[in-house]
Amino acid sequence: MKRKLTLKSIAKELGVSISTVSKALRDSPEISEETREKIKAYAKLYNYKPNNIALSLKNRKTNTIGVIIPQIVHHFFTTVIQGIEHEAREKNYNVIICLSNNDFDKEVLNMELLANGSTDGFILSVSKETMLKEDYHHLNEVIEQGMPVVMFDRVVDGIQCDRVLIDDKEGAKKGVTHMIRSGCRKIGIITSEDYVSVGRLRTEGYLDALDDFGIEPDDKRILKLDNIDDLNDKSKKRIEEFITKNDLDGVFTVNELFAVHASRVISGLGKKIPDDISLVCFTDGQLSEHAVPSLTAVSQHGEEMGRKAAAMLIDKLERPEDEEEEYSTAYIDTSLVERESTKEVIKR
Amino acid sequence: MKRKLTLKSIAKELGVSISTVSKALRDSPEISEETREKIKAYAKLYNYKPNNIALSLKNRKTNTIGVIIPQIVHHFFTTVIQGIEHEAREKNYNVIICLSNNDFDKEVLNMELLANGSTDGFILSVSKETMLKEDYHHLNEVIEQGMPVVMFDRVVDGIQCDRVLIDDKEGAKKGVTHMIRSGCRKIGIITSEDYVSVGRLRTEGYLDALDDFGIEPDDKRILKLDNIDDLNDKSKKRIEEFITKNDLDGVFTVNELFAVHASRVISGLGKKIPDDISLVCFTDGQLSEHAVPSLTAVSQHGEEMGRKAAAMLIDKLERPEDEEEEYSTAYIDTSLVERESTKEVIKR
DNA sequence: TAACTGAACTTAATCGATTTAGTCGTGTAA
DNA sequence: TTACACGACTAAATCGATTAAGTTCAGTTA
Repeated sequence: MKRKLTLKSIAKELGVSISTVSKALRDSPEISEETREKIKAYAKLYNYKPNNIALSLKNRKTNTIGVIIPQIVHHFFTTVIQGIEHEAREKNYNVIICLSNNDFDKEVLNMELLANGSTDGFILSVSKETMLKEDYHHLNEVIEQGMPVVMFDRVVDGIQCDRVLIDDKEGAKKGVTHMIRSGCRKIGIITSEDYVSVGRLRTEGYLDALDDFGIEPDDKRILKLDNIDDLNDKSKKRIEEFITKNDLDGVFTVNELFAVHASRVISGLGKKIPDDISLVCFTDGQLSEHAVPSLTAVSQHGEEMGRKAAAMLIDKLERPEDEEEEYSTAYIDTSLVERESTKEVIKR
Repeated sequence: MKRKLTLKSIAKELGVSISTVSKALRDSPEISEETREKIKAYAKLYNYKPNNIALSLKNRKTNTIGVIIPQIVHHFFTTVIQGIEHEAREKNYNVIICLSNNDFDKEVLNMELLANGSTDGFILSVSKETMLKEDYHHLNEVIEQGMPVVMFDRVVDGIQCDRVLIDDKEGAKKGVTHMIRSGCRKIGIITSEDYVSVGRLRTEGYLDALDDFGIEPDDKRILKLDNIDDLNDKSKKRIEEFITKNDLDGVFTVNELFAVHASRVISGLGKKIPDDISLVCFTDGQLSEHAVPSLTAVSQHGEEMGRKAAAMLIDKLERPEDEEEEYSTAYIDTSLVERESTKEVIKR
């Protein structure tokens, strides 16, 4: 087993002091040309790389971003991470990803862990449990210690940090408006309970779209499920009931899973998509693209969101200390990806 | 901004030496009961947490596992990560995830980066480019430095490390055998070129199953695409051609995407799944579960794979230095998840 | 020739923790 | 009274790097 080179071992080998080696490698003019060349040649030959841990300790800077997300088995988060990765890599930062599994305690634990020297700042999407508990002491703590935080997607108010949000309301409005323009009038929505911010906002967008066209909203056409992240049996049942008992010509859902199940139920009733019922969902992922029929979807541009979040964090990290703190919220635009589950817009 | 507590600041505040504080917090009998209590109370009150970076430097141990994967936007890798995370968390290790994006240079860069003190060992699935290049110097280098490596899923030979593999051959055989038992005789396979090990092995399993039942293999019924990770237009075309021009009563694919597209093509030809053509794919993910018809799939148990990989790595990390090095390969069993795309097995 | 300059190094402090090797005063035994 | 043991600490080395503050010696200048 070959032991890693250190400044010390190089110094010993070449008969100079540690600081001479350090300075030579950093091209200090204090060191003579001759010595510098000799040391650099040796370092190169044996592939010397400084120890990151020692550098972090010395510089009190890790050049690492901590990302905390509720779950990774979720296409949207995955694309966000990809965006964070790309931006970070370009700006010479590393990324550490931790999963909270939608568990409050784990979120706190992960943050504490990473906050003890492992990262310079955080990008996070709070877990469902945290939103329910409304306990944000862990966020406030790291912020007080001077670590900047950027929240994305699932954000909460009253925290001193930057935010990156999907324009959920506008996105939902786009999707529903498209259905209305293509002739739908009796549109239902499958959404989540209001405490999940994205669910609430998308519901608002839905209502906005109806309002724009003078369509009266109807509570019976709004289904609020309590789990937005997966599709359990209870949710399946409620979707079946919702679609079977309502007289609808369009359904908007806040995620792909709800849409895929709705699609199945609709087909099972012998109805045609989009001729009898149109279907639009939020989140453009694998399922929307490959389902049969493929689903018209509101694309969230997760990658862009990740890039933006990382850019905002790095910006804060590299801002001179004396500069005034200012927090902003960035919105990432959505776009509608038209596929087989909706009809053409009626032109006048 | 509240500055983080350090041993030094506590020592100063309480008028004792740094080492007294350290010892008191670690319950050393060298320190009097009285002093110990006082220090611990203070530390607790102000929520002292030791700095991980300093600990890592001192202990030459980071308690962190580096995970390098080709891409994260892939359900299988995602489940593996989840498994790694769970196992690591239980054994008090952290996980750093880096993406290689199937790019050789990035894989090398990431490894070098993490190897410089950030992690104690690696879990990785090599990128496609690395397999093509057959250049494994970066792996050998970290191994020589004494960092254990565990490879999973996409492994290469001739490296001193543990491996965790899906039993790809057996899995494919299971899937194809199921089709044969349900009455199929003219079974095609959509797979990858042989340099991707998983593609090659799954093709072997397919051939094995045919052989078991005395069915003559036919090269025309084997389609080898060059990209196994996504479904591009060229692949789509070739799948369409393959299914249209062949007379098949069953199709086995090495991933979900190929299957979903095959399903679409089959339906487009007016044929019924599974009555006219059965469909089975490798990898049990979101698409198999939610497609219409839902797909019978060979489940890879990614989470279990991740757990096993992490367990093997941690085992190596915690093994006493003098113990002899031994490398082993673990196989994770697959299981067949029967859904709507296959017929019942014919009982005799 | 004494004082000064500057090139080329080395020493030592520092980051935050752990740990081995002292130190110091008190109490006990010879 | 002296030596020794022991309890309760402190000092200092260490991990691997950086860097401000010396040091050393040859060469220049008044």
